[in-house]
Amino acid sequence: MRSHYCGEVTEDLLDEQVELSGWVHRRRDHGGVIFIDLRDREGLIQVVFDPDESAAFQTADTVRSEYVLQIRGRVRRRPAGTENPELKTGQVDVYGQAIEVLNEAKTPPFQLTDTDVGEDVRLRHRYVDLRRPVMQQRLRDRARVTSAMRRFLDDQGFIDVETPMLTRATPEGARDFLVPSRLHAGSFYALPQSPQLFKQLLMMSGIDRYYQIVRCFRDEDLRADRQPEFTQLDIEASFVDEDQIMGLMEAMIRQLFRQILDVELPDPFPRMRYAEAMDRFGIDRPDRRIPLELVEVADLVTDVDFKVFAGPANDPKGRVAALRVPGGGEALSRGAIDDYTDFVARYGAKGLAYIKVNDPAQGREGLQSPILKFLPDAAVTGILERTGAEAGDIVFFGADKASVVNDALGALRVRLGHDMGLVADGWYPLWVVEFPMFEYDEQDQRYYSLHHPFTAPQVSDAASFRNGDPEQMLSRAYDVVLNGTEIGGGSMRIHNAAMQWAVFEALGIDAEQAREQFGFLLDALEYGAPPHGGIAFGLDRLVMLMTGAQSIRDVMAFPKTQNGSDPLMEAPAPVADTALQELHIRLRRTVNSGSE
RNA sequence: GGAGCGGUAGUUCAGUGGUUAGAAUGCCGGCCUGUCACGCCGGAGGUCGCGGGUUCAAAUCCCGUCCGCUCCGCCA
Repeated sequence: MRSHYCGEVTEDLLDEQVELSGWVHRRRDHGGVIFIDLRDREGLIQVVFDPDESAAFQTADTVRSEYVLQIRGRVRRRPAGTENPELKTGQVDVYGQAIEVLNEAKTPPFQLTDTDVGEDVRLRHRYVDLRRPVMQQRLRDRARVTSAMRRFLDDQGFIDVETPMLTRATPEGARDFLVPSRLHAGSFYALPQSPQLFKQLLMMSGIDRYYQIVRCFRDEDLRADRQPEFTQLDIEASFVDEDQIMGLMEAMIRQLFRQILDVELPDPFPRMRYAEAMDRFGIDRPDRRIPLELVEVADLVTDVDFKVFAGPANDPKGRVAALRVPGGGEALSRGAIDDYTDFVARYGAKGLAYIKVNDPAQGREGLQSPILKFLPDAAVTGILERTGAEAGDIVFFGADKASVVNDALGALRVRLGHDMGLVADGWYPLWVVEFPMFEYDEQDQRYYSLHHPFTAPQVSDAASFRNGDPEQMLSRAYDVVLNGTEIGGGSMRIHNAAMQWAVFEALGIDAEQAREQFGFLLDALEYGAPPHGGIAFGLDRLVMLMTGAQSIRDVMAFPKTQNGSDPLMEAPAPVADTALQELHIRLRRTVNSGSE
């Protein structure tokens, strides 16, 4: 049926007979001669039909876009002057001698060469969308990435072990997807949010080095980089410490970039403490392509009459920070500043104070700002000195609870970086380390794990853990950040039952709950659990970055829309009453399915 | 749960109260022997997302609703 891929027909095959199969990419009918660009996954080749080959010519006259053809012909050098340097196969064409229509095709819902087709249309006809070379390339790059990962990990002695998809709901963390049990009336499986506990159990099972490229499920609202089902590269190892894991993992990422993109990443990856990341960038996944940084100025405004600044400056949970934007005083209009004010409001900021710096040498006269009149000279000069403001700059301020300032200015920093064209080219990987163990939830009046409840604290014995201040306690967790996207995260785990009990206690999980929900883990920890730790990478996000895609939907073959539905399969869908009965389920309300 | 943007021809879009709703591209027909975004001529193609309201008159204004995208919350 086929002797070569279309995209492989080059001068090497001159004068040879070839058989090709593929789709009609374009047809150009000149009356006396018909050109068909035949496309398969490897590329395009031009096939020429001439009236001398009467039967083939007549068939070629009837074919249309996306018809599936098999053709036979001879590879010829193109006449001088008609070569197409745009095509890999552009030095030759195929003189078509026979053509068979393997299948006709309706006119496609969109042109494959269009680049800005609506995503709903693309998803509904995904099988057409995926024929586009850019989508083919992304899927192939993804396959190369997973293949390279497997090669690396296999070489390092990691063992690929599958873990269950039907498992148990977990109380902490994301909302679970539930699967009703037919055999256990009223009970439910949950799809795994990640194989976290299974991989720890595998360490206790003596597997020593585990990995899995595994689907994970979280029933939360979607984003450009979040899907209800997504893929992790999940890894765990025993008898190692965090430096060994980080060292091995960054070696893997370096090899990946070398092999797939021919890019050399730094060795080692830089590391930054969580606290420093928050101070300087307002976020735990700083994008180091952007040179702007937050600067703390609370100590300069503790005594000013301006309550907007003085309040947070004197509040232990408050923060007053400045963000200097070089050239921003000249570049940003009043309207642009208003837009940024609206932008930071999304993160809870009540306003966006600023000082335009026209000429710092002139003191107050050289400045322009609605808040200038509230600030004494000492504060103003202190701010200008500390931020290093120069003529033409603008300095923005955030003053509020630290979390609001960090969210707002952290996001503004990224936004301004893009708007002002300050984003550097290239790849900036970064380890973020020394995360807090816990964060306090005001609403629930309790602590939650920043990572997860199995993360080891930096203190090594349960007694000193219990004596510690949960606010100050640090964990042995680490995240990998690439260009402002968290691509992976992990930690050393608790491998000692007493410590695990103590952490549950700190989280307000009482003994009965702990037994009921995590009894198996607590037991396993008492049967000889080795020290262990690991990491999980978000494969979709990593491939998105590596391929330059704007959303992880573009690196998944069949993604869901923002409301979690699949326009192609039309999932989710109602099921028959009999199916519900078998599952011991009655709907609370008759739901209008719209499918009747 | 909330905010913003969008929904008009197959597709991408224009059309801010008043003629028969347009353009590009695609599609169909005709012509064309070297094009490759082929060209030229002609043609077909519309539930202006859906429902209600205001008005002499609604794609256009108002209310509701559905769908898509981006973001906040959420996502250990």
